[in-house]
Amino acid sequence: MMEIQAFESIGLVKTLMNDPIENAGVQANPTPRTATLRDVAQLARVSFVTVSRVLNHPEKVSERTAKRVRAAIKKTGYVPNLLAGGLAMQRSRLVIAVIPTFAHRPFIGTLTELGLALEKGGYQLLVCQSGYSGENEASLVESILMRRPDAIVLTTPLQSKGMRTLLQQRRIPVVETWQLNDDPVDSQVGFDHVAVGKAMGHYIAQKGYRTAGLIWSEDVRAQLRRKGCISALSEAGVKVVGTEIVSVPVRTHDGRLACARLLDARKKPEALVCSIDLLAHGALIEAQHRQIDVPRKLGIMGFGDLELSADLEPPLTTVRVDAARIGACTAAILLSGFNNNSTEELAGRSVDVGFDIISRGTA
Amino acid sequence: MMEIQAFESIGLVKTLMNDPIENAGVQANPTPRTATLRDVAQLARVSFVTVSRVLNHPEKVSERTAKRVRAAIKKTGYVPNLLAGGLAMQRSRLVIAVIPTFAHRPFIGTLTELGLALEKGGYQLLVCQSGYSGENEASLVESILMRRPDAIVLTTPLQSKGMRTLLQQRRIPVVETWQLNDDPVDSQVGFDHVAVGKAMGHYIAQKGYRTAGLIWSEDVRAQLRRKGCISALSEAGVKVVGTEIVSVPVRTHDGRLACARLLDARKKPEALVCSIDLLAHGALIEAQHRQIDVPRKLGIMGFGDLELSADLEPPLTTVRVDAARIGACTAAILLSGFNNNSTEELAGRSVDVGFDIISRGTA
DNA sequence: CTGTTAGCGCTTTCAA
DNA sequence: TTGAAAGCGCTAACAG
Repeated sequence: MMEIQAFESIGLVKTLMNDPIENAGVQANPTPRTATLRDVAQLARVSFVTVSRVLNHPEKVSERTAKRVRAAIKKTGYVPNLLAGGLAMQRSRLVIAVIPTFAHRPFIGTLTELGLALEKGGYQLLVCQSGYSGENEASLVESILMRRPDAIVLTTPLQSKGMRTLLQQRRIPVVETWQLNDDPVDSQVGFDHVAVGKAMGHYIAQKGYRTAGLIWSEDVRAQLRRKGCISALSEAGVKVVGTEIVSVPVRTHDGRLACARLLDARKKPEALVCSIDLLAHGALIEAQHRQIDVPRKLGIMGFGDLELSADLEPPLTTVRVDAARIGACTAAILLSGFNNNSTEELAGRSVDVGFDIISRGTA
Repeated sequence: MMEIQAFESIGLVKTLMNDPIENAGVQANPTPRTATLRDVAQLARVSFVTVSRVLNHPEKVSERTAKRVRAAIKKTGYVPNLLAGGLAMQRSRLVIAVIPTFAHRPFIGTLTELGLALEKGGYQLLVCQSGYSGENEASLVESILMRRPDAIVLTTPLQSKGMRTLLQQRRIPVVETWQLNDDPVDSQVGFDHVAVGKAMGHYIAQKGYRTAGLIWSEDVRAQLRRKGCISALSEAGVKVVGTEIVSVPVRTHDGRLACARLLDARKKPEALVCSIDLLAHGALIEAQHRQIDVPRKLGIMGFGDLELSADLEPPLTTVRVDAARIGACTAAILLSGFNNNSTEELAGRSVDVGFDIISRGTA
């Protein structure tokens, strides 16, 4: 008696717990466990390899059986298990991208396009946030590697040399984006930040401004642009009368404050060159608040061409980088590498997407 | 001679190709294949299960062996394979979130926080872009299910009833965010859009504006807010003199154009109520361009409280929704569900994060 | 405390 | 054209 009760209750629990054992015997009420290849096979009265073939090599299966199998797939609601498939194939169909945070706007366009293009190619994009500090890079890399991604996309360079060589040893395709480096891990898609800075300095000088103030974010790449900017400015005889450095992540508000400080200094700049549109927008707000005539009395220039920038009044003069194209190129490199499955050395391609000065109303 | 050459070249190719076979024999030059549990075990002179235990149940291993194993792990650079582990454990440690696109700003804060919190709990976030159309939802869901995520987070409701029940059958934890629904798939974290709309209408009326123009995006949730807004407005005797509907994805520019049309109409509104800050910002730009005194001659109100909104001049009156908190709550629900591994029915919790009217300079 | 055994669900040889 | 067998790398019982 006791025993029977015990059995019954175990049976009940088993059903609720969705125990696979339940399916071992022939049951009237099939346990709603997620279907596997074997479930489909049983229904279609073929071996489970055949089902696998229908999915992966349909040409190797007779149309008659294939039809039966497809019907069974539909009926069972079978969805392949990529964990199992990936383990067997040593291929996860997963690309992992690393960004500082989702809130960092410039990379969004790249992610959007990258995700879309990869999806089209049968791959999925997993995005990791690294934060700005880059401190425990080792554990970040480990958590990435655990998933055995088929490729890794970096939007910000890895700080540690050790991690870089680790990735190279593992022979994982890596694309570093948003910059062009002398010593890339593997491939890279980006542009020359120093050249951008030079072009900005040039533009300001050519517009006739004789002094400039710099509102700049402190990250490494921005410093590259600043270097270029300063060199072009001094070359053209434009004097840098003040520089405000803003720590990342920068906000519009920082630009406004920096602008105020620069305008309140003894030597007022005729133009404000900003490391990024967000800051330029803040500067514009402050200038307008002070009723300063932009661009006549004060020129303002940014970088990045936010969607917003063209809609400001006056519209912001800036530098455009095709973020979406960076994503598209990255996807193209990756996908071509995946298909051409020669296990040769990695491609190691380098693509310069360039940039454009967008001359608008503020400078 | 020929033969030897051939052998050498094959050997070289093999090394380059990283052929697993190479490791079968005892080789002086270990092929740099990514290390497995077995490689570590061999080096530490224990069985591979012991290595697994050191990683997952360190308390079940003597400190002496554990030390040896950890040294071997370091030496081999072993990184666990989650595809294999996940397959064995039936648990991927993966949460998949669906968003329309990365470019959709409001959700960014949610993703950021969700990603961070999940990471802390040992899970990773994979983000899928669904687009706005929601057409081939079935294939989207299938590609999600293939990865066997431990949970799914939706930022936009699934259109198809079939997909909703499919998820329920699979017993996958699902959290729908950014709204509160009568018939949720499982859990939900959001707020009441109609209530938001009512609060907006109320605010405008209470500020003394007697007529209003609406600039509104056409998506479903925005329509809920509009409904609430209109009802509150009419209840308070404020007349809606014009409505501009903008299709998603909306841009600042759309707000500007809509504002212009409303201001050029015969019956000019005293206040502009916008479905979202982006549009309100556009409206503000147009108003300022026309030298209209905001908020005296024209009130402007938005929704969403973009980071930018507080920095505008005058700062934008809007409604704040704590996007980060939505992410945090979602993570909390998920993680608690993962830990409490009773295979009971799903939690099905509902969290209202509320909202706040942020009264600033534009209305 | 440690090793042995049996899968997780799938793909790829190799035979029939 | 189809099936049987082996194994991808790992974890969870179960023995010793």
